[in-house]
Amino acid sequence: MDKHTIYHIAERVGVSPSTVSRALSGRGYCGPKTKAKIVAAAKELNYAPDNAAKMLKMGVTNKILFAVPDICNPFYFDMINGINQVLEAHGYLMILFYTKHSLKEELKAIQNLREKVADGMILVSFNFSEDNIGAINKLGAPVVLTNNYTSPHGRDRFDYVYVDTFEGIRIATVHLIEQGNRNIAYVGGSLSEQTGYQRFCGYREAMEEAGLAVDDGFVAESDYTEKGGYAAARRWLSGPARPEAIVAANDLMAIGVMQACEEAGLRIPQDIAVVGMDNLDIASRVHPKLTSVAMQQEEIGRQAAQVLMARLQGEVSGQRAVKLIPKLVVRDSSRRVGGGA
Amino acid sequence: MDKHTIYHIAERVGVSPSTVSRALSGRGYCGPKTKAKIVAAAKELNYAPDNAAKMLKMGVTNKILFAVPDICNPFYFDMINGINQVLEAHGYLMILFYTKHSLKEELKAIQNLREKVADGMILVSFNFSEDNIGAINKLGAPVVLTNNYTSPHGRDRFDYVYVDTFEGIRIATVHLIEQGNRNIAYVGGSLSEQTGYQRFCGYREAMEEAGLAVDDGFVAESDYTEKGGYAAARRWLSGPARPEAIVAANDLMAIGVMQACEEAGLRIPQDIAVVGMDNLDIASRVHPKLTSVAMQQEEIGRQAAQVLMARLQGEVSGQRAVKLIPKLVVRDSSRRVGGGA
DNA sequence: TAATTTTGTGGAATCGATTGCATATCGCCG
DNA sequence: CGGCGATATGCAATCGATTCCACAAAATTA
Repeated sequence: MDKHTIYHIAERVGVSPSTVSRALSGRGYCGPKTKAKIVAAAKELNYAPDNAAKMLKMGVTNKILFAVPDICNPFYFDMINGINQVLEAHGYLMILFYTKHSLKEELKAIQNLREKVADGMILVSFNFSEDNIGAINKLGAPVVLTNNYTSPHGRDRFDYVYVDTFEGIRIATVHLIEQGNRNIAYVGGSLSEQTGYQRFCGYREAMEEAGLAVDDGFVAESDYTEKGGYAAARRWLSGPARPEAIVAANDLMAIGVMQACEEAGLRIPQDIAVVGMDNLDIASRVHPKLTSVAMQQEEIGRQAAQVLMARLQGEVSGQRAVKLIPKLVVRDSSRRVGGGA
Repeated sequence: MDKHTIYHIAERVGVSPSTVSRALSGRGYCGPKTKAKIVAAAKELNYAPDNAAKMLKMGVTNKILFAVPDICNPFYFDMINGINQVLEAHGYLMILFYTKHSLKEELKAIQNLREKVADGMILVSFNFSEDNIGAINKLGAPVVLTNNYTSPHGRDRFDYVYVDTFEGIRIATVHLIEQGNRNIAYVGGSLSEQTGYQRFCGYREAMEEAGLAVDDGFVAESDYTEKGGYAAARRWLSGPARPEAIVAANDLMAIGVMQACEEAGLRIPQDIAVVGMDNLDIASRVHPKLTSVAMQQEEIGRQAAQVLMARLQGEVSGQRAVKLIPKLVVRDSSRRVGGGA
């Protein structure tokens, strides 16, 4: 309603705009009585400093961009939460940017940084190429990835905070093996995406270490959705030999897998065991409760934000990489009942 | 890396900054050959316009604030999605602001608008008072509420898009009554909050219309969390007379209620029926599947954003109120099995 | 060819807050 | 009572893009 500037206040109090600025921003000298009058006038006029002007002059936005592939995935909400905790403590705002798993959208996010819409970015991406990595490296603003990535040439200008997904899938698979399963299928994301490939490798490593063969027919490239998991499992269950257990690279797919099993009349875990990854809320709510791997999403968010804040305050020099260890949460979907002994 | 302005481009091409601005922004005259040279130079210098400068001069941020009480609640994911669809089409960015159900935080969000951090706001709030409503009404920027609220004095300066929660709880209760239940308990939010009260009224209306008494002992004020629902149900189930059915004002509480029932050894819906509201993903995943009321979250988000965009383009004059009708989704938790006839 | 329009470009002010430098006022000491 | 340092304040430039106005050059018409 009232659009007042420091000039209006200055005029009203009878001082110069510079003095008003010093009084209100707290920077620089200002006599106590003058300051009191200025503060009073500001309150009276209902003054609010113009963000754009401040940004322009100071060269800082106090905002960060959080670029995420998929808003619908509950996985990211814990991350948002973690990020937000840190940002709040530092007086930063979060701009939420939805990249839809598309490189083009990621480049748009980067472009926003170039235009100084935000001071830095936390990026969740699944596919790295010279296109996005190159653009990030050319950026003046700091970027934190939530993946483990080192470009071929090294010398990257971003930090990363990530959970070891390789390890996550590995321990999930080892768990199934320890439960006595041998024919274990794996449904993951695209193998041509880095993270998709890493997860698969976790599965393969666990299998090979146990001396089990990886059957190509039991490896599905899917899309991290419930539907995708469902489709993959259906194919296996209707085939000649069905697996004893299925590792899904995330919980949503695991739930799809469980549904397919149920429809096929298979009991979990008696007839077939299932594990997922991410440990979403729903993992403990589905029936039977789903064994999953906790990815510490909130912690990732927190640490990523912390690294970013440190970087913005110039406290970091080299590249910083933080690796978090995932934790297996065993529930009903994978426990061999009455077995062993 | 490269911090170039229109002045650098101007110098390089040998024209004035004004011409560069015209060429790149597309506004105003600019000769085709000059324009080509300018565009080429801009590309060469890797030029990106400074957002802050643009904001300052144009008086527009191309951002909107989405203030939400609770990031963890899956309910809002879909709203974010809906909002985002519209914003994207209009070239706007979303700043996500987490109010933690606190008035103080809401006022902070409003303060951000006063400082022109964003052009407008979509606000999800549970409690309205002169403090927040007054501040909103004093605002120059448009605000859309996702609740039905009219202040006592009328003449409000905001729009609202909402789902009729009264109606939602009413049809849920009517459904339980139609299934033959008479002793129906209700667990909702605080009755001193507007939306909490409205929901309760929906329950009361349905009961009274059916000639059923509302027993104060069967009405619980809780907090929309799973824990809260659990606690309320436990009290009832351990009491002398237990209800035949329970209406929960949202799905999270309903899930808590179901858990309490299960622990008490009651079968759902044979021994006790449960309905929730919001129709979250998990409603169809819990066991038994939860009857719920679909609140069209995504549609709320979309419409709210649309109203806001229209308002920002000056296309709206009076106050605009959009009311969406909720829909009952009947699942296993409330179906009387083998009854009636 | 002179007169008149059209088209293209430069000059300079502007948005609102910040800040280095210069200046003014005061207190205090010798 | 002159002068020195400390404290307070004003001046004016600055951040980078936009845009009104004026003017010049080119195209049109008489």
